[in-house]
Amino acid sequence: MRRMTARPANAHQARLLTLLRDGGPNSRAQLGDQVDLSRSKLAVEVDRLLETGLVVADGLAASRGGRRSHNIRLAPGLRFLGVDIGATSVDVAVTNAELEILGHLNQPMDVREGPVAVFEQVLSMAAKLRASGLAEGFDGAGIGVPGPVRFPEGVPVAPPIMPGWDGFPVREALSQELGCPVMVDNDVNLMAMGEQHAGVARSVDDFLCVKIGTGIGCGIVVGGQVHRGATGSAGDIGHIQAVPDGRPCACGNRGCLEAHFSGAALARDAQEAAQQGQSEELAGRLAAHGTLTASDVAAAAVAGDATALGLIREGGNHTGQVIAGLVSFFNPGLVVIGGGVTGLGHTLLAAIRTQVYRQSLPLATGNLPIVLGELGPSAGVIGAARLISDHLFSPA
Amino acid sequence: MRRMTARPANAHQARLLTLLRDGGPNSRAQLGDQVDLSRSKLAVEVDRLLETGLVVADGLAASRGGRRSHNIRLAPGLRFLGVDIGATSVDVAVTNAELEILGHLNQPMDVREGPVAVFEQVLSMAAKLRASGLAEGFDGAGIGVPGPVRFPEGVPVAPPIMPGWDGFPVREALSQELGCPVMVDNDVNLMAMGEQHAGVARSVDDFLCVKIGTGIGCGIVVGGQVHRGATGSAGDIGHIQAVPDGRPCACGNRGCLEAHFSGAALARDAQEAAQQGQSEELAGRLAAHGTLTASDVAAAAVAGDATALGLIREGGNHTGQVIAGLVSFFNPGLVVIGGGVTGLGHTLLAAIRTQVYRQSLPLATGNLPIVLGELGPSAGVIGAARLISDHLFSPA
DNA sequence: CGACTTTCTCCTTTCACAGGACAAAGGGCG
DNA sequence: CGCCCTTTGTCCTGTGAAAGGAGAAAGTCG
Repeated sequence: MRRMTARPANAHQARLLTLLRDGGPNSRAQLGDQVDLSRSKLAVEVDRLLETGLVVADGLAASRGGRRSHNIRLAPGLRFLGVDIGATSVDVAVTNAELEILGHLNQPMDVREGPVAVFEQVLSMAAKLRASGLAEGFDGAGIGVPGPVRFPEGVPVAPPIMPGWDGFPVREALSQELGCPVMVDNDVNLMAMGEQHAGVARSVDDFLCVKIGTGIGCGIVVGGQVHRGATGSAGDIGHIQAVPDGRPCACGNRGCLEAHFSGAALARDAQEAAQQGQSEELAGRLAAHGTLTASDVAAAAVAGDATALGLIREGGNHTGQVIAGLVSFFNPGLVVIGGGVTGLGHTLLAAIRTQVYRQSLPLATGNLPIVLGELGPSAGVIGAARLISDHLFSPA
Repeated sequence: MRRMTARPANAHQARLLTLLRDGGPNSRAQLGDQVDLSRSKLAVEVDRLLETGLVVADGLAASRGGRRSHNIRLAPGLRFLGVDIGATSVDVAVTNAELEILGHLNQPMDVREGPVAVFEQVLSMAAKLRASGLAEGFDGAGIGVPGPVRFPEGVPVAPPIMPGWDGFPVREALSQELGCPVMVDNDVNLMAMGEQHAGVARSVDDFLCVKIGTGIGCGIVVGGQVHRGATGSAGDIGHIQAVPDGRPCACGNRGCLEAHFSGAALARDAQEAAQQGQSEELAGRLAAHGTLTASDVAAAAVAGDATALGLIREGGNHTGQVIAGLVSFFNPGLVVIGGGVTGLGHTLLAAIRTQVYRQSLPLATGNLPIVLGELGPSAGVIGAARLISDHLFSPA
């Protein structure tokens, strides 16, 4: 079955599709209010979109005191696939054209097993979603990987935690398998786009989105657009020095932020503390699970464990210190904290806030909200769907 | 005398003006090659520009084997004023429409004397330039101030080193005095624009421009545009922590980069070293001048003084460490080092490069030039002229 | 049932633009 | 010197984009 064969023919059509995506069904009159075109021209463009099948007119809206309007909406059968590959798990979701999640799967996975194995898993998850009746096929897919990406080609480059992925043609391969257009980006950038589209960063044009998972990264949005940098490695803040002559890091340096705080570092520190008898709470969890993760630390912190709280606070201090520097440099309008460790919640947030508000200048922090992301694990897949829809809803 | 009464009426005219500004005189045919318009449409727009007087046709070019072409150029009488207010001196220059400097004055000044006194000085310098026959009047002026600016209004906000300037309507006041449009920006941003227009950053779209003068700042260019941040304080890297629990800074924190390295810090450190008898070279200069400046340290370094070299190297290390973090975060395609301390030259540059190449990941540094600015004190005034010409050469 | 609103369609006019024909102005060559 | 070629610039016409008004369609309210 061939799907979404058409693309918007001009900027007006692209704008209309975007409005319908972000604002849901609209009458022609409502669209006209937002688009600065005459009614006649608007009608022409809407008609052309109707002809292509990208949008449909279904039903009449209730009258608002005059003639009833036709509901114009994006084709209800459009389906996007959002894939968010993390270091230790993968999220796959199906959305409609409005980027609402219709179905979402999460499975553990090890990205180090390489692209072939991971692809197999992703494809089987996508097949499962399709089999459940949520989609007959996909009109496009967005995929995020935990490393730098040469964006135009959709190819990972020199990814530190993904041996075997370097140069693998993710975009081309996935496009072949799924039979639809695919866009690839860094997972952190997708999280930022997700929070921008449907989360705390709605209508914010300049913000930072710090993702603390197995590693640490930062999505940078400038003027509403993701900044990817000269080689696609922008936002790679995990290897900024947080502690002079600090702990050795896998990258060869010492004192990198990631060596002192991240999901992996936190688990390791907690395990050490448990083994050294510093915390009964953590020791109990270690005995129960055999190994500790960031979630165990989060649970221990909720239970009031002082050691867990101390680890979180210390990590937050280091993170906050780095973020303080970024805030001085970039002067964002908002800082979003997200990723796997959002479970650490307000202990972490408080530590970060303290450092940033203390170290950055008042002009930069005066009106600066520092908040947790509100989409959780959905941010990445929504961002992925957003990525491909931005691509498909732009003039061919 | 009324000047430059017209503005481009549409985007085509704006594009043409910009091409003529950056590429010098051109024939209609040459313009057509760069502008993706039909010859007929191009001729219409050029004719309209000729009518407004913004451009003139003077003389015929030599034949290239066919009919001779008319030289189209920007009106030769157009004059822009570029003003660069530093902490301790002020630069004022006149440029033609192609942003070539026709005359340039530099005078010592203390920005802390407040806007009224500084304005008086700037206006008298502008008058002197005008009196020398370089300009009959100004069609626009750009001005840079050493602190954050609310860009749309052209008003400094909370400038740390400029007491008395907070909220002073620089744009409006100067526009009134000069009788022409004025744009205001941070001095560091103007330096970045200058190097982008006529210096080392030509044709680079994403780069950082670190200005080390009395203080330290960083111009951020994203996609060819200066990034000013949510409150106009983007690039304010002088108060990023470079040394944990380091020296106290005027901002109230400890270990700020600016407290450890900047023109002011360097002079202070050199003076201390001289007084403690660590360097005969510096002590001699101190005795001769009564006080030391960064230039003295530069001269001592050139003379081979180990203490001076050590100070520069140490400062470069701190600066390089901060820049390394910014490089990881922002992934620029180029880093430009400029400002008053460029006299420190390659000793400084080497220290910075060492830190950046050592601390940032290979993907970000692999293809990253770190170079000195090539315009020196002209960068700021050229950037100022560029700022106002960008404004005037955009559709009204 | 008539007055008024809101939504949508159709028609005419205006404008932007491309592209070809053509004029102007030169060079090179026999 | 005449002829043909190239380059540059101008003019004209056709086409499509777009605005804006008239009016039809479909409703509400008194």
